[in-house]
Amino acid sequence: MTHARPAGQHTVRRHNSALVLGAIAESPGISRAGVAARTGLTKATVSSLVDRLVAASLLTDAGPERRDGPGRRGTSLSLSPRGPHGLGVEIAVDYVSTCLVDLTGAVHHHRTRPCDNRSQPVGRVLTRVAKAVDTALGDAAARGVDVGGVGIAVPGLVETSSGLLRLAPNLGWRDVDLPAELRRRSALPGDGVLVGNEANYAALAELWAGGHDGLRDFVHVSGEIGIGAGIVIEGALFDGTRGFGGELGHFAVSSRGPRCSCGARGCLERLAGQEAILDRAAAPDLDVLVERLEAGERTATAAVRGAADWLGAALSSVLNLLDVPAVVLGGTYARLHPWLADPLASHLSGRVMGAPWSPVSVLRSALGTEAAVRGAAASAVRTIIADPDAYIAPR
Amino acid sequence: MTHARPAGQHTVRRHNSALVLGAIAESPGISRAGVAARTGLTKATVSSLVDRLVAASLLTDAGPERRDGPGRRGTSLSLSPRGPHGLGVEIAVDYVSTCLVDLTGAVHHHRTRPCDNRSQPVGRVLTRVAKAVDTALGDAAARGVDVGGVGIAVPGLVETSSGLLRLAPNLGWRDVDLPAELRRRSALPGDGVLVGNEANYAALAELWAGGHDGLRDFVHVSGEIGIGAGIVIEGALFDGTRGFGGELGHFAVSSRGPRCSCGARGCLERLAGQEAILDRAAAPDLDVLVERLEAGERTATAAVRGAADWLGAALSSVLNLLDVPAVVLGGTYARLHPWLADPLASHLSGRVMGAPWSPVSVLRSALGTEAAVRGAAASAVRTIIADPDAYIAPR
DNA sequence: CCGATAAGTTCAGGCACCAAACTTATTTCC
DNA sequence: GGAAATAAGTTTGGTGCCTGAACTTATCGG
Repeated sequence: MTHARPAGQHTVRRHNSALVLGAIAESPGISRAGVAARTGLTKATVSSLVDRLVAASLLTDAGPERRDGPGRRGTSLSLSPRGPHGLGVEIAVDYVSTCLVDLTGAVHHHRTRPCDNRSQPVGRVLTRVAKAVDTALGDAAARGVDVGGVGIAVPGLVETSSGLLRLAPNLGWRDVDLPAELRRRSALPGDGVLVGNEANYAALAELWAGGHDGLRDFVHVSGEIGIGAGIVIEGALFDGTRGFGGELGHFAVSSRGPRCSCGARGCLERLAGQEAILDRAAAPDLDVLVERLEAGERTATAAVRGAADWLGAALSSVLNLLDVPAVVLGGTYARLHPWLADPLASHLSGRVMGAPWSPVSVLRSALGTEAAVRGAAASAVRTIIADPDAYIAPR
Repeated sequence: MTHARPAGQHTVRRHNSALVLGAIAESPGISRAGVAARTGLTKATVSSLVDRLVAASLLTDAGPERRDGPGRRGTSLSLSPRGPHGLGVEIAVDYVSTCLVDLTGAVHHHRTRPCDNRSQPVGRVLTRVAKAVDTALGDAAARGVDVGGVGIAVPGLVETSSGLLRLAPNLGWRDVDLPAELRRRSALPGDGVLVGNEANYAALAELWAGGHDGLRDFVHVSGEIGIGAGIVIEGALFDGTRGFGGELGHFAVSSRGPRCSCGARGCLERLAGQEAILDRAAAPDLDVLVERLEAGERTATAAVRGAADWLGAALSSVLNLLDVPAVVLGGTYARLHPWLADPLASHLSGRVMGAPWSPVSVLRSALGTEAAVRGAAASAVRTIIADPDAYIAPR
């Protein structure tokens, strides 16, 4: 009820266009008649809507359907791979990456440029990002496809209302208007540019491409330098009032413990973050740690088990609060999944109130470090699928 | 996109009816022209929709508007106090209460029946509840008003999808279908019966009647025997996937601490619940504790400050996760607000990442123990306001 | 008492959906 | 090989709801 808009016939068309496109996205190759049956619209209406979507090159009318039995064959409908693409951009601490995704979710042009963004002034980093954006846009142009939207993933707090990057502690940035800055330095479009937190985008990538068959409610935990959480509920990202949600790293999990950069003590990040685990296992890096875990070394397994306990304490609280039935481990934790999952799961099933009705599952992220860029690109594309008229109308 | 329905003209009318009714609910006494300006609909459309809503006795066409300057006066529109009412029922551990609320939110017939529901078999309690329901329905009938919806508040986990009360630990109940059981024993209507958690309903009551001027995002913490939280975001209740959300009592706030009934250690409930505070202050009950606090006694203030620290640890985590800018203290904590608020606020402002952009406020619940029933009744009424056509159409 | 201003109503027009009849394509069976 | 059966997709007429503009009603200022 924030400020709802009045509805008219155009609203109906808009809603139904999205409904039709969504049905086709969920079951590619479906016929007009199939869409009508699935959506509850009449065949006449579906035909009219599909024509519009085909004209806007969001759909393609591939050949006839294969089916047994009598009757005319329908024409298979699918999202058009020649329709608008989504561009994903990730500004991480030690790299900049871009990727281009079509409506079906297929990835073209994925490219990562390692570089140290921490030690550079903001302007210099933005110039580098702008160059990456222009390269990707050039690629799309060469391919002859339209870029219908852009998603930018950053490791920091992004205010949903303004799109401003409010704070990126690990980059040392504050109050940066990324779309404006990049428009000044590149051919970034003025419309359809999204900015979001990398952990949130990674969670969305997991939702759309993770292959955890139909899982629509989970908490995605990505442990890198910090610990971020992306909360997905009923297939939608939950990011709080201003978009600052999901800050799991500073969960107060103990009253003591080392002092954190945020000023407090007992933050999860300090107790179960990558650095803490490596320290306690006395391992120089993750690869060595994994080797030692595979060899079954005592100190290594104990360190991971300790982290599992702290993580379990934090996540049990999260699950009790949000009533979410699954945890997906990403980032560093994805690699540690074989050793983390069982102790974590047993910790959670003991402490989560809803567990008796549906046990908590602890899954492993299927995507690697690409998750965030891909989520950003896919978000841009999903925006079009969720409201095709917004894309069609201005043209 | 769970399974969206197709839209047609009726959808448009439905949406706009809600829009008009909502505008009038937000600013009672507004004229048709005013509604048109606020909603963006034309005067013609507003007139037509208002006529329908008046015919359904959801709106009243009170006398002319008062205003300076030239021009015809509009007719004041308000929610009709003779329209459908909402019935609230609360089944607590030591009482059953009912209340009747009209569309404007005014409370008629509030009644509380003390009784010990813990020591009685389910059937006996339900019979008592049924009697209370029938009395309230009789009251509504005597008044000549329609009961358009019923909300039932219970201290337990309610599954949103089925409406089943899955578990009420303090009542010792499990898997009870309250609407069905009560329909068997009373004149409870078959349609429009909601079941929900008392903490969630209390939070909603606070949202609608709490008078925290326009506050639409907060966590309502009600400390009684357990500790429950109601999360309100953008004016809507957030209760997780299955409706089990908001379980704050078993937040893992320490790795040690006394063993809890849930089997774990370090649950917030055991460390900062009413019982824990009284124990540490060596006070026999809440009244005595408050007296001692007012007298400034050391043990009493220390006990409350200790609870504030534990609460702060849990709530800072919640606020980081959900990005909500305010905490409302209800139940026991409302009485302790003068002593809890400051330490809690300073704790939170230190640990919440978003605090620099909008300081966290710690408010006191304006409603007493009535909050839950009133929230339940108001929910029933709000359901009608949010979708008047669903109420009008079947008639 | 008239002109200006604003609220509320009436009515033709358009748009999107629906139902039903119709056309087209394919299989099945004689 | 041809007719009946079945199913996909299109065409057409009808209905509901919103809009814009003209119109009626009510009130104030001079």
